Amino acid sequence: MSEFHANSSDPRITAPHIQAILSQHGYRLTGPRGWIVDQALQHDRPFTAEQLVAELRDHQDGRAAGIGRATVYRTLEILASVDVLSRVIQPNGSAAYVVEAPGHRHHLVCSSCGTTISFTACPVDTLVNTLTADTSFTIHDHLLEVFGTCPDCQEPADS
Amino acid sequence: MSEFHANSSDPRITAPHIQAILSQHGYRLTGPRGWIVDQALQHDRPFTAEQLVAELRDHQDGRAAGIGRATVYRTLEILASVDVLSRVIQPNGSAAYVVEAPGHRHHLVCSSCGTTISFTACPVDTLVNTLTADTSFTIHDHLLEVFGTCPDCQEPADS
DNA sequence: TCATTAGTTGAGACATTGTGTCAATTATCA
DNA sequence: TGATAATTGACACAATGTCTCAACTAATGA
Repeated sequence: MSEFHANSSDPRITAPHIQAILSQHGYRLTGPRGWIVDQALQHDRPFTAEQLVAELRDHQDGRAAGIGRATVYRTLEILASVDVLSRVIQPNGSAAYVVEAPGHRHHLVCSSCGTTISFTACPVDTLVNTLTADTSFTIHDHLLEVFGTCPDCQEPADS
Repeated sequence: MSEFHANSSDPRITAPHIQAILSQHGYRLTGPRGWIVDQALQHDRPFTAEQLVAELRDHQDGRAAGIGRATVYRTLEILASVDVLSRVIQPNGSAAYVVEAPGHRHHLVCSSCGTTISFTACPVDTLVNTLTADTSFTIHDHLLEVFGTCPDCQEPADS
């Protein structure tokens, strides 16, 4: 399989690109959105909305420091809806976001340090076909996250 | 595949059986736990903790009506830990519980009416092996829920 | 450039879903 | 029956969002 990749090695999407995507979707280009996008791009790993709120509150640019919580939540939701961010369910059940190339992805998340590896292989496709045939459900979506411990967080192999 | 089954057609587990399981695990058999188990058994579909709290508050048995929220949350957690209940993630991300036979299960949930079909087929097993080999993660767990619309909630096929 | 207008924002109240504490209660066991 | 430790209910608190609304502002066309 070649569809594994650590987020940190992604060819990163740029702020102007994201702004263009927002514009294409009919969203206005505002200061707050720009700062939120910039801040989101600083992250290689999943970040939560509250985390971003805190970071922005301490932002060197005083204007960015005044961003409201609701705006951050709303903007992250928009960014996820236009496929710039991807929502990741954390082991504790709460939501986080990661910046990554668009498309259908799932994540392998380290429960210890949060390192995330995304993969496009979706073993659910076959299952969905079977479920559709067997249950007559119309299947819209699915949620798949895999949790584990990354090599760095594992106990040293031996002495 | 023969491991599909609607919860409503399960040979249901009984309250005494559940009490025995709790006892085997070293939990005391108390009034509140009995009422919570009874109320949980009323459900064929996933129910939330708050839903159960509300139902118990309106319980004909005045004593049951006095159960505290925390007790309900705690007891549901215990019941899930001894495999009497299974925790299901809803499309909105919140948790619900279903009564069902123990074992590793996933769920197909109707986003419209909440009907749940559980299945034991787990397409993630193979993926886990691949991920383990490719990433050196130690994989502990995974989350898989499938969402769709059940036949009853779909638009009538034609006129 | 300027006025219009609809999308956006920040503040803060509110909602949901839990968790933590603690004194009072109670099931269990000797 | 007593002793003891688990359990309970009440309530405070926390995390994570959502909603409303007046003020603001980006985008548009004149």
